[in-house]
Amino acid sequence: MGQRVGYGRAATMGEVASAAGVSQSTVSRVVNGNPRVDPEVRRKVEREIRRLGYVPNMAARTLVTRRSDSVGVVIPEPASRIFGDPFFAQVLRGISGALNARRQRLVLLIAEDQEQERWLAPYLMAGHVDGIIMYSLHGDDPLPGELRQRGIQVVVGGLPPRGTRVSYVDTDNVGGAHAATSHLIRLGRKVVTTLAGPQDMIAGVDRLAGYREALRTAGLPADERLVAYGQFTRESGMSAMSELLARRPDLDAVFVASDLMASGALEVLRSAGRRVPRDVAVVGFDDSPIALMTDPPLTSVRQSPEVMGRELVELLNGHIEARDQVIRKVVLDTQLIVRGSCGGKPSTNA
Amino acid sequence: MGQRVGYGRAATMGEVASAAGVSQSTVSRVVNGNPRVDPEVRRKVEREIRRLGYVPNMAARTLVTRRSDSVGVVIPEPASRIFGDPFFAQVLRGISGALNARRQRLVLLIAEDQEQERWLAPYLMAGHVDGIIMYSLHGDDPLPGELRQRGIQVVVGGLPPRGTRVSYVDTDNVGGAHAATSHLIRLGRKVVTTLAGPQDMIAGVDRLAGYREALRTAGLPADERLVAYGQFTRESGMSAMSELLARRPDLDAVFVASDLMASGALEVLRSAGRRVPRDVAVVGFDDSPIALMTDPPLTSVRQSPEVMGRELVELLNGHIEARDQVIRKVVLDTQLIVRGSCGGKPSTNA
DNA sequence: TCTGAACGTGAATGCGCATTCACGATCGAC
DNA sequence: GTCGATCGTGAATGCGCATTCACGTTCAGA
Repeated sequence: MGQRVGYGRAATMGEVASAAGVSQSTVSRVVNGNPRVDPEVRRKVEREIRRLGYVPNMAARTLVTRRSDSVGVVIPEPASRIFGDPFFAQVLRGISGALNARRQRLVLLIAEDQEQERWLAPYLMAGHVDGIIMYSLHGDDPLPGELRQRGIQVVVGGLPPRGTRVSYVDTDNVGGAHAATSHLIRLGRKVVTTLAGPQDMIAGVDRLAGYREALRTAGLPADERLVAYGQFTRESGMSAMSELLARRPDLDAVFVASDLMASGALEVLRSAGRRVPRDVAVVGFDDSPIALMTDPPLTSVRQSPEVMGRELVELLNGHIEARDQVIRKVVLDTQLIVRGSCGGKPSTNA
Repeated sequence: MGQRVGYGRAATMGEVASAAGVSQSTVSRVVNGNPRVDPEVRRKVEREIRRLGYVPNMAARTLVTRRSDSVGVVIPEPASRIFGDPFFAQVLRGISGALNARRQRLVLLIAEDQEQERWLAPYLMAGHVDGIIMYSLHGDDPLPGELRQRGIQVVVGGLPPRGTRVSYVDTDNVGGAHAATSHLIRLGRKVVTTLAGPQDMIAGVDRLAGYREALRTAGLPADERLVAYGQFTRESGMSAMSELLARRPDLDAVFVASDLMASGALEVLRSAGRRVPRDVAVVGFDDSPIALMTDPPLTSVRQSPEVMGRELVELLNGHIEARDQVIRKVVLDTQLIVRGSCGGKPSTNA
């Protein structure tokens, strides 16, 4: 390494320039890859840059270019939910990887309550970020719409609230739920119930819709008494399962809208003396790591959270660079991973 | 809301100033809470700020103050590990909450491999962040030391490599492992084994040390054949458990250095026909959510990841503000949460 | 009444950088 | 040999802000 150690100020372009005997403009050209620089001069400048350990000051650059090269990831959610659920973490991983590859920074914004979320809008206006990614939206969150109004580029993971003109990447929740439910029906189950997710989240609504559609397709009645509701959490899965067992003791299958809820449901079934899959077949959703840890291993609908993360970044950058207003919708397919909990034949990549 | 909609530039101080009929300096004083401003003038300026939707431009502010009001969270790790493990996510949650409270931004930096990690140093020099928090360090990672050399404030979650002069917050891994192992011994187990973590991570080393210390305290021989090693993952827990069963078929207790490994171990034990806790008592470490999902529920050593996150932020800000070079070490206590897997009497807050 | 301290304010400066403009040098075409 | 075009370079400018300095006013003390 070079001379620069200790607590000195970082070198500036001007310092590099005088060290190399050129003007600051030329250093700027070298740094930014402008081709109109004599190769000899370029080498000299590059040597001094290395020697002085020069690194462009991002604040100064942002000030003049009006680009921050960073994107905000906004997670408007009581954090308990987020962090109990590996799915969200994996999406984040996908986002992080894609941003790294493009040398963009990831600013993580967790709004733990509504009040904090209101702070976000002005905050995001400050030029901190070139655009933002939101996911795990609840109900009719107005934030994406507002931000877009203000000219901030936004993309959303999961379906945005109705009427919000915004690009998004979503899992095919309806299709996945349909596949899971149909599978249970094909296995000969007669009373196919569901533990649905929260109905203020589109993922919850869509998975329930897919379940109902499958029943309808099979010519089965979609009795509302076959449905109990939870909040995607383990605890809510337990109480919903108890409720359902009390209401329909004759149930022999249950499609659960998340693996976390399913893990709770399995425990309740066990306590109630029902054997899985013999007495009750269970299918989850997410194919999260916990699907492998339950007993028996959980049949589940696999999403691709990393792919979702990558797609979100691509989508956002498309908007930032093109500055076009064309809304894009990306829907990611799902895959039913069959394991022990449904009594079917396990798929190969379980 | 006010006039400002659409895609216009954000308002600047100068615009607010002329709208309010004062100088830009005065607006700056109002924005930054300088008391030497006439209350009447202050009100007028504040009204214009609201009306125009003015938000200070952070790049400009950073350029002159040399403070970015953001901190980097560096996670040097193949992300698979991070995101399988709820512990890391919870620390992140603690960090996020503490930063939010102080109106600081969180820049998340996940270095997925060594090469990416090398990029970090120059990157962090660019003035992006006022300081950084690292955790989940492997082996003798030189990064914290290097950054500190360069005058970047760093704090570390978990013990830093030997010889690195850096403040840190750590869980009392030795004490926790000691308590877990002692508990097993007190329950009358005779062949108390351990599945240790990776020995290039201090958490792995310390938990093994605590285990050995407990054996020694109890006057039991610390036979190396009672130890198998894993990587804190579920899969490595499975193979380590198999190895141990083959080597010491007479084992009747196992202290596992992480819950994730323990969940794998439980499955292997079940397949091998050993009943838990009757034949083999199991204790994990972390008290992560999966401890509740195993069958039987896992006795585990509880850490306080959120508290660790908060402490990390406090520690870092202390350094940033005081600019002192005094190293601080914060050690967080653990708590043994007794559940079904060890055959002891469950604790109340299990 | 005079002095000087405290107060409220505005003009000017510079943080580090990208960019524009101007300028001399080199080159090809005629 | 001249003229316009192209190329490589440097000086100057401004991004939006905090801060310093200077200036006029007010007020208390003598």
